[in-house]
Parts: sequence; C-alpha cells; structure tokens
Amino acid sequence: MLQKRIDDQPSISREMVREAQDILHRHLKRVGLKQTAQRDTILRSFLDTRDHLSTDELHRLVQKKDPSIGYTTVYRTLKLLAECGLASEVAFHDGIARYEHQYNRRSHHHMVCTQCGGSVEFFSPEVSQLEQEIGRRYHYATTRHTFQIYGVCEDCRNKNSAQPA
Amino acid sequence: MLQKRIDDQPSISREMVREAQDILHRHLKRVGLKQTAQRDTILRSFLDTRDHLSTDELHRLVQKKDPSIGYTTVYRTLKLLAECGLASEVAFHDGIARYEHQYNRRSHHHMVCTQCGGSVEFFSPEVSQLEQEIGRRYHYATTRHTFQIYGVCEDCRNKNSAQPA
DNA sequence: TTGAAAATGAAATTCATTTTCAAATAACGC
DNA sequence: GCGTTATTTGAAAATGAATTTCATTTTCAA
Repeated sequence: MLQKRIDDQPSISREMVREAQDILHRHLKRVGLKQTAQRDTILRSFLDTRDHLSTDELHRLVQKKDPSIGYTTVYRTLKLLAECGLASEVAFHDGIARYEHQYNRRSHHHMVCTQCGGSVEFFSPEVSQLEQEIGRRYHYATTRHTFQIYGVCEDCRNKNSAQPA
Repeated sequence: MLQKRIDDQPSISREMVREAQDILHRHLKRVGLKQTAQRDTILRSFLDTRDHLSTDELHRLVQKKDPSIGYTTVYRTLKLLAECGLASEVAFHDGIARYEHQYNRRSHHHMVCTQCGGSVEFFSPEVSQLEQEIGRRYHYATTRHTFQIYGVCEDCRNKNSAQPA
C-alpha cells in the first residue's frame, strides 16, 4: 500500500546545509566530541528530506550514500542532532520515534491518518499561546508541547467506501 | 523521590461503578465475549483511582484484591475497557502506555513535569474546536487528538535552586 | 449437565531502543 | 608530520515494554 507523500523534493539549499553542518560542528566541539565523516553524511541525508523519519528509515537513506554506516551510528547521531536543535522528535503514537528537521522552520503540528500513516502539517499559533497561558496558571515553567490530530484522510475514506470489507 | 499527587481518594460513587460494569458487560455481550470475575475485579481497581495508570501499575493494584490475576489479563482487559470507552490511553512520551478512566469526565489535557513525573489536568475547549477546524480544512474525518504540555513544576524548580548541583 | 468457545496466566516472542565492547579513527600536543 | 589518547564506530548483545502462544480452566447456551 503506497503512502501518500506531500513532497519529495530536497527541501533546503546548499548554503543551509553548510550552516546546519556548522551548527553540528560547533555543538560537537562544545561538548568535546569529534567531527566525523559519518556524522556529516547522516546530517546531509537527514536534511535531504521533509518527511518524518524513523531511525530505521534514515538508516536506509544513509546507506545509499555509504553502506558501511551502521544503524547504531545513525541512532546516536540523531540524538546529537536533537541536542543541538537541528532535529526534533515527533511522536505519532505508533511506538516508533520519528524526527524531523527543525532548521529554519516555523513551529507546526501534525494531523495523522490512522489508516495509511500519511500526515499533513498545519500551523496554529493559538496552541503556543495556550502553552504559555496554562503554564502561568499552574506555575509550570513550560518548555514544549505536543499536539497531534488523528483521523482518516479523504483518500482512505474513498477506498473504504469503494470496497466495503 | 516522592511523586506529588493531586488526589488520592476513590473518585467515583458506588452506582457509577455499577453503571460502568454494565457498560462493560453489554460490550462483552455485543462482541461475543464472556463476563468473568477477573474482568470485573480489574475494572473496579481501575475505577478506584484517578491516576494515569500503566498496565504494570494497575496490575499491582489488582493483585492487592486478587493475587492470582496475571499481568496478561490486566493488559487485555485494559484494551477491552478502551474499546467500550471506559478507558482511554494517554501517552506521556516516556515510552509507557498509560490509561485513565473516561467515564463521565469532561475532555481534558495534561501538563507533565519532566522532573518528577507529576501532572496536572486542564480543560481547554479551544483545542477541540481546532481539531474540527483543521480536519475540515484538510478533509480529514478526525477522531481524536492529543495535546500535552511539558515543563517543570514549581516544587521541582524550588528544589533545583535549593541545591544547585 | 455438558460441550464448544472463550479466558486465563506463565512463559515465550517480538520489536524498537539502548548498551557493550573491541577495533578503527580523530584531534591534540609535541 | 607523529604518537598518544580519548572518542567513535558498528556488530552483536541486552533491554524492556508490548504482544502472542499455548495448555489449562472457566463460562454459558442448549
């Protein structure tokens, strides 16, 4: 069953990749870690998509560029990217951790189709305001929030009615 | 380290328990399953708290009433309760599935302290409106949403400043 | 009461995630 | 450049929650 994808094209420009790489390198230096070819390759594969990637999916992409890079390294690098703000985890509630790149993107949320797994992004500034407001009310220093909507997309609804099981 | 709890008292009255039991029994009959003492015991333990329980935590509570009931049965019964609307899953993003009872409760959301694991509930009708609105805009038939806020509660902030590591 | 279908619970399995460890590599000082 | 040393790497093992299996027990409709 094919998954609908909103976009396939590489998403950010060459200079943005360079900038992201700089951010990673500075982060590595700051916490006393080393710059490696693997980490750079993984970062570039990661930036080269707009999807919400699981570690496994990113590993497969990375292997096209360098088949010797193992799952573990991808897993660990993804954590590094999250640490320095280049990636952020999005939980689609199906037991698999996904990441998306956060670099130069507006804060947004996701609506996920529970049948095909596809998703759309939407923008909703109200939600961030709510975070502030609720945090103030209960004296929490808030750091982040999650907001996902679940449902069935138009395509899947049509498929359903076409061939009722 | 003690976790702060908002309330400890049993949360619903005797007749509500009876009503919930009826709902479960009707659901079992409808889908051709059988009524058992274990399922009733598990339901009662479940209703007897307001916390957000993991399968494991509920299993421990259930064992106080009947030590012979196993983890598997609790796990399966929790799914049944979710099926008939008596329970609903809440994901706090720590890899453990939790359930809360949904019986006669207003829709609400959670703010979770990332240090002590404590949480407060809050009500925010705006969020449900958003679900409708976004669903309409992208032609999704929405079924539910999740909204959680993460941060650090007042107590934990005070503890932090008292003894800076 | 009885027999077929379902439930039970211990144990085994699954599956994503995380850790371990020995070999390879990066980066610092010389 | 060169050696040293701490870090990185990736395969494999470990972990841990969720789920399934299976032999036994129980429910319930006839």
